[in-house]
Amino acid sequence: VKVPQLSKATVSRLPVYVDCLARLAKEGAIVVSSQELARSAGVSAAQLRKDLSYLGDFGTRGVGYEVQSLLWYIAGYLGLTRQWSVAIVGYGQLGAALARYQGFLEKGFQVVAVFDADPQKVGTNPGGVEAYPVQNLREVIQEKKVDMAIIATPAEVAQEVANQLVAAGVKSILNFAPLPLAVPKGVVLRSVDLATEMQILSFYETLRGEHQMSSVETPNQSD
Amino acid sequence: VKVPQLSKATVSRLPVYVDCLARLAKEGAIVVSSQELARSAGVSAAQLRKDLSYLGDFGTRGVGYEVQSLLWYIAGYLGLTRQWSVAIVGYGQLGAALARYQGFLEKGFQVVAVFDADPQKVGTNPGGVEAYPVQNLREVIQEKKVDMAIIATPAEVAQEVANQLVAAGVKSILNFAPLPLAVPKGVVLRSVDLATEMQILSFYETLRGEHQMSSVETPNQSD
DNA sequence: GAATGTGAAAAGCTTCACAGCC
DNA sequence: GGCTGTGAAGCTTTTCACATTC
Repeated sequence: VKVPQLSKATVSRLPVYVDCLARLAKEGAIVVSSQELARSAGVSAAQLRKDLSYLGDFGTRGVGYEVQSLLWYIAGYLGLTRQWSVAIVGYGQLGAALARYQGFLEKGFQVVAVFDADPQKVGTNPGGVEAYPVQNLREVIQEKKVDMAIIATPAEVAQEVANQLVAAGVKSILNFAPLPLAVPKGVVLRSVDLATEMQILSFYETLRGEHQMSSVETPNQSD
Repeated sequence: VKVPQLSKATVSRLPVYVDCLARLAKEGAIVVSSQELARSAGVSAAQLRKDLSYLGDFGTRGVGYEVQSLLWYIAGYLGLTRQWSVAIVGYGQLGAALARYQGFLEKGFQVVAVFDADPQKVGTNPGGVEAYPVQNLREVIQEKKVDMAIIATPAEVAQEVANQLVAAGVKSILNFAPLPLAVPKGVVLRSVDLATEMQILSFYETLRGEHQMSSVETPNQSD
């Protein structure tokens, strides 16, 4: 495998392409044009071709891309051909919903442990996953060979949890707590702040109300 | 109010600043430097100053920014001084968790209706919100004056739900269904794909395993 | 003819570095 | 002395347009 130095922007789109290709494959498509795949992924055809070109030459001019082989190549490239073990810290509403989320398992992410500070929630087994006291975080994570962690705790304790995860050797973290977290270099952190998303919508909605639409293109995503 | 044509990137950071300022205010801070505020928001000081400069001149050279007034200004600018009415479509695990999420209410987003296709889930009142059959979507949305909607349905029906929301007059949508949705111009759509986030982590984790770290900076967010 | 792959141009965004002000 | 506000520089990302291949 080459080392094609992908941009962050490209990396963030590859999973979308994989999903779209998987849907196309399920519908029985054999080949797909950049035009068509791009449309289903919500990007421009040029964007898609450029992204794919960083990975290699997959298409056939005049024809398009072979769905199955492109799917497998990108999936392999993203590391989706193996199973990943995931731990969730914080077993509240959100943590519980994430623990049972089918979408994770379908894509190869298995939730192998859930942690909570509340002794009441420990051991209970509603979705088939065992819940542990957060005091045992390090040992359970190492014992279960956890690859990635999800933080779904209240904001107040999220940074401390992140520190402990890093200390336990976790290098990939997805954060749902509504505040920016700091992690050492080498640890990859991604954050999803639900209220922030709503507040961004609020901004554009407010703009609309003030009839200043002429001066602002309402965007479709892209931070 | 001016019409300062904010970039998408800036808009996506303003809610973070608001949160950080709110925390600082609660801790009793009167003024804050760009240095300090930037650190707590996880951006560079230059970035922060540039972002704020688009909104006006708020700082005092040699001193910093007055916490309260900056907080109010940005919050007002984002439309966070009013209450917004939100509907959630899809009352499964995730929809239920979102319906009860305290973070929304604290930031002024009140969930006034939940919809589901399953008659079993209709009418039940576990979190204080009434659940309606999705057939009544349009009338309930108009009656309750819903400003924004959240899609938390399975992927298969998400596009159809989006279409109905748009038809009912909703112009701001947050999508959790794991596929790209299309909406007409003028409607603002933001999407959070949980599995995609994990797959991006998977990529960087895989890279790490292949010892190609030298060639790739592990990023901290930013798509 | 049809669709990819890709340099080059354009747009968007972040960082720099320093003048200006308290 | 300290910190903001901001042009200019630098970097990233997207779009364009077309040569190339089937």
